[in-house]
Amino acid sequence: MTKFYLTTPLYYANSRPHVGSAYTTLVCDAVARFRRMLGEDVAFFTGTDEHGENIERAAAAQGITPAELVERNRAVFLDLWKHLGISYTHFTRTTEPAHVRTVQTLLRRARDRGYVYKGEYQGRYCVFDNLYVSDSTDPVNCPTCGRPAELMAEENYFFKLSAFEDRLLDLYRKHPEFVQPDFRRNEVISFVSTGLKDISISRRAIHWGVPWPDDPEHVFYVWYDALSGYLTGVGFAEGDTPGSQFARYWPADVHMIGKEIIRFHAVYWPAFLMAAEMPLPRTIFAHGWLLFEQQKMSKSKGNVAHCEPIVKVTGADALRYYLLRDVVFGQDGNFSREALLTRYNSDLANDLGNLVSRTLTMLERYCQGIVPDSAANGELEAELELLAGETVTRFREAFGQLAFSRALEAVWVLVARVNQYLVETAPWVLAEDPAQRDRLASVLYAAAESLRVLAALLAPVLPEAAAKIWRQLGQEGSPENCRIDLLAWGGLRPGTRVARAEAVFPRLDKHQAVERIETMENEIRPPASAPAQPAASAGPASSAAPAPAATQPAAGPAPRISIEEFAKVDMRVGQVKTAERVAGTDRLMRLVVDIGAEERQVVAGIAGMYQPEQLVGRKVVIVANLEPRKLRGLESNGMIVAATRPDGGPVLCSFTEDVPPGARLK
RNA sequence: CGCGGGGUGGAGCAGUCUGGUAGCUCGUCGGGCUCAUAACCCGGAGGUCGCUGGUUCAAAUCCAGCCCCCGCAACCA
Repeated sequence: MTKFYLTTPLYYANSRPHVGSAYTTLVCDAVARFRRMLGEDVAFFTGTDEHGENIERAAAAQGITPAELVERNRAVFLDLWKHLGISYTHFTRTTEPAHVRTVQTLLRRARDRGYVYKGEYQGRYCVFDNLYVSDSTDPVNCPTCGRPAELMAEENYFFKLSAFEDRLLDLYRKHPEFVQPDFRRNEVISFVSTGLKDISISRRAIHWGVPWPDDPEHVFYVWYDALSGYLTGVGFAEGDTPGSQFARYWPADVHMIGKEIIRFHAVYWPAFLMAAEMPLPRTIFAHGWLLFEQQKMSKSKGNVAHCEPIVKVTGADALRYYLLRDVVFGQDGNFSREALLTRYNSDLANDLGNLVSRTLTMLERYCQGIVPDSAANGELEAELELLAGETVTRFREAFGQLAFSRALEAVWVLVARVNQYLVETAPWVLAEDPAQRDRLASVLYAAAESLRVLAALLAPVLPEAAAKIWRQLGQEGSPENCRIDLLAWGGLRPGTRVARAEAVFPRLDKHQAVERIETMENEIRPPASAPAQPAASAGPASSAAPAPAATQPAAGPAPRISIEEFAKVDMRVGQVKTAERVAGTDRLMRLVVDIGAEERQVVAGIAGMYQPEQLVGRKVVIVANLEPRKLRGLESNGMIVAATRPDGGPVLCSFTEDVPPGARLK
């Protein structure tokens, strides 16, 4: 029996999953069901990434332990997967003992072969939030509090990524299927070709992580830890011995991910495995993002869609169908509730559901609910049978290539053909003529048999509905027990008792349904104390639309400071004398500000919000004693005080009463 | 010249690798049917395939240049 090992990323357990995070999982579930229906032995892996400073901090903010936080969030994921009918077979948490053993074993193997060394790490670190902000030494702001992050250095363990440049390029060339779609492969190749630097894979300031073997002061840093989960899932820690589960399933056949984490999967991961002399996964498939009304879905924009409200209104099948049918897999796709409801009504209710309904009603009315013999088959029936066979082939091929929308399109050609066939043969007319009994029987048999084929084909995408149709056709077991590759016309036995028609997809009022979904959506309040993860330390949580790294509102109050400390900040009222955009930038504005004693040049990132002419003459607040800093070659001598809106846009601080330039704020 | 994606009837997309009548869904207009979830079936209107130039008997498709949109990156002191 062929095996098939399929994975979702390990989702970062620091917040609630939205439609984007569920997308990867839904896709994988459809693939897993499909492969099972080809008779393959499928290992379908998912899990949660539960380590790291974000979790440590989120837990501290909520006054609970990281373990408690992670337990709570994991439950949310498990609950959602249950609602969505995700048929995973393996679930791994990075905090489980077996995973700790996996990571340490993998590291030892790489270390024994000389690919790990101790070195000095330099990066940017926010001392207020205890947060590693950037691996680069270039100045940046803390994504959480907005303060400038400090340059820091510490002793870390490094992985010799640079040693794998040639081997990786070789891999991409010899196995073009390793990174898909192909345009992503080109991206990866061009990245690797520009040269690889060694990467730091341990941290000292983090405690919530897998301990470093023989050096408990360190824990593993995100990617080495998280990616290893793919090994843990199929029992690497239990030993890679002949006959073990690990030997059976590894290497993975497909790692399904979102495009934002391709570098880690297509570059780091194979290098980690090469270093440990482990077999490599066959394919990394990076899908696109779901855009919400043309915009990236993100928490800070407040345009996040969750699955639960949709599932309540339309059912999980409809969401699965919509995402697989409407989005060209691999590309970015649009997500909209209107489009979802349109698909639901036209494809599922009108075309498919109604077809089931009319067929069953006629069987009931004209054949006493018994599947008749097809004694008087003609040309139309032969044509239908032929099309059904072609549809199975087309579906199988397209789905196998992960071209879900094409696969479903092919199925709906058959759905439409059967609807058309019923109009052409008009069984309701045949029923009035006793001489046409045989003809009528053939027509209804053909229609019912088509439904059986359809139910089997659609089972990977619409598991609930397919099962319902299956039962209504009087079939035993589940359509998922069928073999898609062996699916043949004629499997429906005459004499089978069918059930009364019962709407599989009841038609919904579009506007009402959308409204209900939106109302429920608004009731979902993400826990305020769980800040979105900054990109710098994003776990392999494939969210179809990750939260932006910068421009987050402050997660909570900053630590207290004394009045003396505050007194060090010299804030002055300033009046804008001139303002102009900095050429070649989106947000930078060069301002000359009168602060009483002098005029200062200040460069501020406010051009996204304000026009230069809105600013001239305006009173603003300036932090006057900040160290100068060059931005785009222009020296900025002070900072303009502004509030940050939830969408990241700056709003300038101003006064209601008049006040002269130079006045000090305290 | 930072990286990537995209520009195709009103909307959303396929087709581009492997040139050869521009296709699908929704919407819209007209007709049919009454078995069915006011559904289903048939027909129509609507596109110089972002622009310019080139290759070719033939270009949405190949080549060159340009314009515009969207992410990422950089710039938010």
